[in-house]
Amino acid sequence: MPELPEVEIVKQSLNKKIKGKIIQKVLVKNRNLRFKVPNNFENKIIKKKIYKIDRFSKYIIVILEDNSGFIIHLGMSGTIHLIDKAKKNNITNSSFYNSPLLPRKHNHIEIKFNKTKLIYNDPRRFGYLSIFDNKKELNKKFYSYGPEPFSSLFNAKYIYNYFKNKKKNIKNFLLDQKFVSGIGNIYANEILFVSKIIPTKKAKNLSLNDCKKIFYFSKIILKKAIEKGGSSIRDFKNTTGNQGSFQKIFKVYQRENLKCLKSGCKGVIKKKNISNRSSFFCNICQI
DNA sequence: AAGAGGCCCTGATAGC
DNA sequence: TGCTATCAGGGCCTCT
Repeated sequence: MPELPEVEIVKQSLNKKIKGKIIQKVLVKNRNLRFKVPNNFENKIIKKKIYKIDRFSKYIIVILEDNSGFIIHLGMSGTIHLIDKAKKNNITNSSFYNSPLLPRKHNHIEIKFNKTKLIYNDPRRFGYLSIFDNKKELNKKFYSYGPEPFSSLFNAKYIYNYFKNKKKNIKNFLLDQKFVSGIGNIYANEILFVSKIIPTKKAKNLSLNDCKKIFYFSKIILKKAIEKGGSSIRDFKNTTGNQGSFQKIFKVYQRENLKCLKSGCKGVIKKKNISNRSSFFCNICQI
């Protein structure tokens, strides 16, 4: 599921629901994720109070009151579910991948608060959890990551300079977290469409004006996606609660063979595999 | 050093 | 109904 906008929505929802609460019980049902859940995870966080939930890139950062905490990456299929016991198992959906009905399989972690239970579910186990002891350790974790699109460091000059002599195509760079943090396959496609740049264009061949468009539209697209509550694809007929709606305004993603939505353009959306990821683009107006 | 490709995993869906 | 193949929103690791 999760690119920056979806993770941001989960973060906001967690801040509303569990900020200030004390962790009463921790149950790890299955430690096997991309990396093993650390053995001391339970002991590290038990009885501590949630100070706040932050986000960097596609990572959820749970900060406890002593500045220790843990990081959750949702991978491709990770979801977080909150159950409010006071409302008799009424489930708040903090996910976009599943229906709000609580999944039975692949519940890896349960964290219990006084009246609320948090469940981390991840069928494909591409997500993971790691712990940190203090701010310094946390910062170290993200040291090698590129700036987020919203950061002032991410500007046309940065992009243009970065791309000098780079032979890789622009699509791969948008997915490269060392270049820019938080963009995934859906939004890379959408950003390139509105920027009118074809995904296969070599980075070094981008003009300064191209770079300005990348800079500008990355912010626009991600901001809009956050406003829409993220994108919910696959199995969203049964969902309620925090359902995203950006998928309703996809211009290219999953629109293979459909008409280009740029007014006046007679193009058709094509699908092409680039580095094992699906790319969607208009065959006429993206050059 | 940069870039290409394999791989980690389960589940949904399409086609036979 | 049941097989097989293909494809998923990510990113780490290895090889050239």
